[in-house]
Amino acid sequence: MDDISIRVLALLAPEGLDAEGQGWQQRKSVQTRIAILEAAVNCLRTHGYGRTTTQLIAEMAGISRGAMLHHYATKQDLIASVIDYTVYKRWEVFLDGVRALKDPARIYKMAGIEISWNSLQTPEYAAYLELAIAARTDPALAEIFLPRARRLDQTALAETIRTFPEWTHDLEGYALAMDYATATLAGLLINRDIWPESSQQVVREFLGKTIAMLRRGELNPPT
Amino acid sequence: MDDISIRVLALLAPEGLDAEGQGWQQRKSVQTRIAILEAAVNCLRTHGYGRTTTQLIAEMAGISRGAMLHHYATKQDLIASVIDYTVYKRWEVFLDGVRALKDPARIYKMAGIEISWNSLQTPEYAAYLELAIAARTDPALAEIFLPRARRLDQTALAETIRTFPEWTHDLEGYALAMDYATATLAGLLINRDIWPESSQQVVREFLGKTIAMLRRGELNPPT
DNA sequence: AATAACAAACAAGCTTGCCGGTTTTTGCTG
DNA sequence: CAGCAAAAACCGGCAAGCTTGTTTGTTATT
Repeated sequence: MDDISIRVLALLAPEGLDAEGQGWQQRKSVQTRIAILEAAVNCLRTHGYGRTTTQLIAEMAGISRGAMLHHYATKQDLIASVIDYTVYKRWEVFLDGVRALKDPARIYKMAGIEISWNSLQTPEYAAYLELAIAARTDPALAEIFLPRARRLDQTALAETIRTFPEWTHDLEGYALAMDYATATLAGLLINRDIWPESSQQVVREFLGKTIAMLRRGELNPPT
Repeated sequence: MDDISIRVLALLAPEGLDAEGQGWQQRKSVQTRIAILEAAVNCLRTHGYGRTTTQLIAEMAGISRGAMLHHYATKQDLIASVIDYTVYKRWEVFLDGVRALKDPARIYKMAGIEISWNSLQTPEYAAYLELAIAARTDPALAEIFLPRARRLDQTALAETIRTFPEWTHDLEGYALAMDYATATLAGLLINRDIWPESSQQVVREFLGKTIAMLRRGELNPPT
């Protein structure tokens, strides 16, 4: 992995999940926590936030509920960790996708959109989306979600731009492209079961064209 | 209201909510049902689907829970009516907005997007969005939501195009423009608390330019 | 008198947080 | 290096609070 990707991921990395040079018990603990987080992610994406219970997470993680509450004393503690974990995973997938494209002209054509689309189709982003949506109407969740989400969003934006040399000197344009693509793709994710797949594909292709034109500066028509 | 709007709304109109030429008891019943539906909408948009309880709806409607269950025997019955009601209200706002623009050149500039944006900012659409999202992970809700949503979405698309003469002979283009705008704006609605308002506005303006270019056929660049 | 609208109370099922108890690992000490 | 106490990981059960659907009862309309 290149230096930039490492730095970005280091800034986004969740705490308490690195077991380097620790004893066996510590490693076991980290292993269990990751199992819990994975279970929470799967629970969120398949059952939604409202139906995600501590009982279900514990079952999917393969441990007792009492054991889980030892690692995460309250549901809020667990959710807070899930937020960091999902954001980290999303950008890991994104940077992996970018890195896989050696061609400097990678952002032309649909490349950028496909990578974004892939990073938004992960189980982790599905879980993040459930939390983001639930936070809009759940004050208790919003209290722990919004500060983290805003900070992580800003960090990811400021750092991932480094992997796109062609955007480096146009932060505003990059932010617009990112927000625009993320918003449209998130909208597609919400309507995935309502709209025909063919329609969704057309929207994605059109979005790709739009972003490509935006990058080439061809989209400032007469207002 | 013009003939086209009337016809579209007639196709989308919910059942059991017209008290024309009925007795007093019937009118009272419809009045109460509407109060319940409004309460459900407010409950959904402020507390989300997961925390929307029959108790809370009844309180917000100003009646007892027992009285509410007389009109809607089960929660599913109520939600089914809420779906029809919210879709109807959304397109009513949309068509009102279109009708208010006498200028034939109304779809130029930002007009179309602003109307869509307004129709998506209503409390009713917020409630609809909550249901759409919850249906993705709640099989019981999906069973009553998806068939209705798909049918209503198709109906609305096929009918609202009549109000845009310039689109009449390009259903595919109109469908793309609608889906594209709806997806992007829905994505904005989800991230409204995470992204700065300024960023959201930039995205909306850019979306307006994109749709306008799409309509003028200026957006088929080299792939 | 029959029906509709409305109200209140009840039982069953979940979910959360907390508590006591058990097993395994760690680290200190003689 | 053997032994032992402390700590960590883990398990099962409990009470309190909600939510849903049902049931029984009261008032008003047809």
